[in-house]
Amino acid sequence: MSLHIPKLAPQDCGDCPIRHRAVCARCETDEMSRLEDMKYYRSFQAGQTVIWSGDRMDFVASVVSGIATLTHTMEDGRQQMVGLLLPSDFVGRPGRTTAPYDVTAVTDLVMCCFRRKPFEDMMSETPHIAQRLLEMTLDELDAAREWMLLLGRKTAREKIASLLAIIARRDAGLKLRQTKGGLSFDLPLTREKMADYLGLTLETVSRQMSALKRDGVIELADKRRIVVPDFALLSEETGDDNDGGLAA
Amino acid sequence: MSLHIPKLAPQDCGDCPIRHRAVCARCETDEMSRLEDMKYYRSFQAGQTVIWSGDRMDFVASVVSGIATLTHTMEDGRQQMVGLLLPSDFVGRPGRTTAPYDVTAVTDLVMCCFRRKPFEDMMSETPHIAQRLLEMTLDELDAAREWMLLLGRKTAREKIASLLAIIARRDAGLKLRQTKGGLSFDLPLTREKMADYLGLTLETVSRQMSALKRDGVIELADKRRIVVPDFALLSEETGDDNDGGLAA
DNA sequence: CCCGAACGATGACCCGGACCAAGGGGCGCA
DNA sequence: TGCGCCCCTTGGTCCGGGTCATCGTTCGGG
Repeated sequence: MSLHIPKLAPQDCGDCPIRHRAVCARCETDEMSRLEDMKYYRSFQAGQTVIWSGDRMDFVASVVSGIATLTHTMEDGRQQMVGLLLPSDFVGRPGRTTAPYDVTAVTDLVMCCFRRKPFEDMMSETPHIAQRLLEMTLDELDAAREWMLLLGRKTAREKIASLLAIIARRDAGLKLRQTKGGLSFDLPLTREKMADYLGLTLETVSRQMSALKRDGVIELADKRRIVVPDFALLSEETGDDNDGGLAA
Repeated sequence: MSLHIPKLAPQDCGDCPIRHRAVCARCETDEMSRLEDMKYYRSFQAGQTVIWSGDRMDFVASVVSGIATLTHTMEDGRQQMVGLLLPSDFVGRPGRTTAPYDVTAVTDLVMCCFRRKPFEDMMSETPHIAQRLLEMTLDELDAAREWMLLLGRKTAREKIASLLAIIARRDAGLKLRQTKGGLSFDLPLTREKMADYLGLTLETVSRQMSALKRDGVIELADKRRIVVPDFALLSEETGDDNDGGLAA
């Protein structure tokens, strides 16, 4: 696995890689300096737990770099991932003191944290944070609903294809490399995490990955490195109607 | 099915049954009168489609009375319900012009609609609507995530028990009747809608309902009228850890 | 250099729930 | 009064994916 060493946290919001996508995106300079005063950074290693479900949580945070997951665990051990947190995504809920899910770092992770109280005060005094947070929450709700369709109605093969398409589409334009007509990317999740995400077992994930490879939909360079020779082909396997416009 | 005749729409927000739970909950009197000027009511009969996925949507709305569903439909006909709209719930998204899901009236339905443009203008000018909408959206996101656990990891029996518990809990304190130690309520959904909700087929729903009845967890008075002799018993069947506090 | 842990692939078996099909009760309507 | 439609139930069969088990590979540490 390609571990990123957690970079030194930026001190200046002006240099922050998520400055215009995170919860602070709409803030003016005076608001930014107020945020800057209350923020602090925390780093986590891949695999580390950020918060346990039920724990007291007296901060909210943005993911600066790395990937984290929100997971719901049942008494008997069954797990379902209910959220995938990427850079700029927000963790925590104003007004809530207890974490409802486990938050786990999948890769090395840097978070920009704000103590809850001052953050809430600021939210009620200036509109820009609440506005941006509303937008982001509505986006997450849309994603959650898309995911519900996947969990409730898609076959194992469609689920895998959908996940690969989502990651490929997200990576497009960023770290994604055009490999002579096709495209390739690193899978940030283990087979087990993929299973948690998709409501499957890791054996089924493994089998379906093999099947997609056998059928020429994907190629596996390195277990974690996926090559998609023809994105349209992958899109057809997702079961979605849209042909998954990768276009800008 | 107990059809409610759609009541005459209230004209005065002061008398509105959802006044302090809907998106307008926090508005002051001056804001209310501004909303009152832009609002209009629409009624739908049970079974009627409110909006088709992909349609242009130039209003947002609150459910005043009745129940509606948000449904995602795949090309090949597979359906997954992704939201259940109860009185005070909000439909539509500021800034979005196209409906992403089918909205269908399950019972007779009254909605309080606002034309999108003036509503958006008001949202950016006064904070109370956005604040309340953020709260409501965060609640819906929580519900969606709970639902993801249900869809991804619960058995058919647990799914049914969970749905019944949710409805019972919601009805508690309202129309719910304490029937000598137990409690009873009307099921607002057909077996088919329940299946859509739970990611099952209607046959499986029917069978599991029969099984729960056979095992004494529920009693069926009228196909749609559920009697729960012991709520704790039902809660145990949901697979959730919390014992489903029905208490206030 | 070897050992153990983490991750992944694959095979064998079984079961929960989908699929297909038939039948029954309630209700509106001619 | 009888017909047809809607909603629901129940039976039978089959298969997708869960469960259990084995084995291979890679990697880090003593």
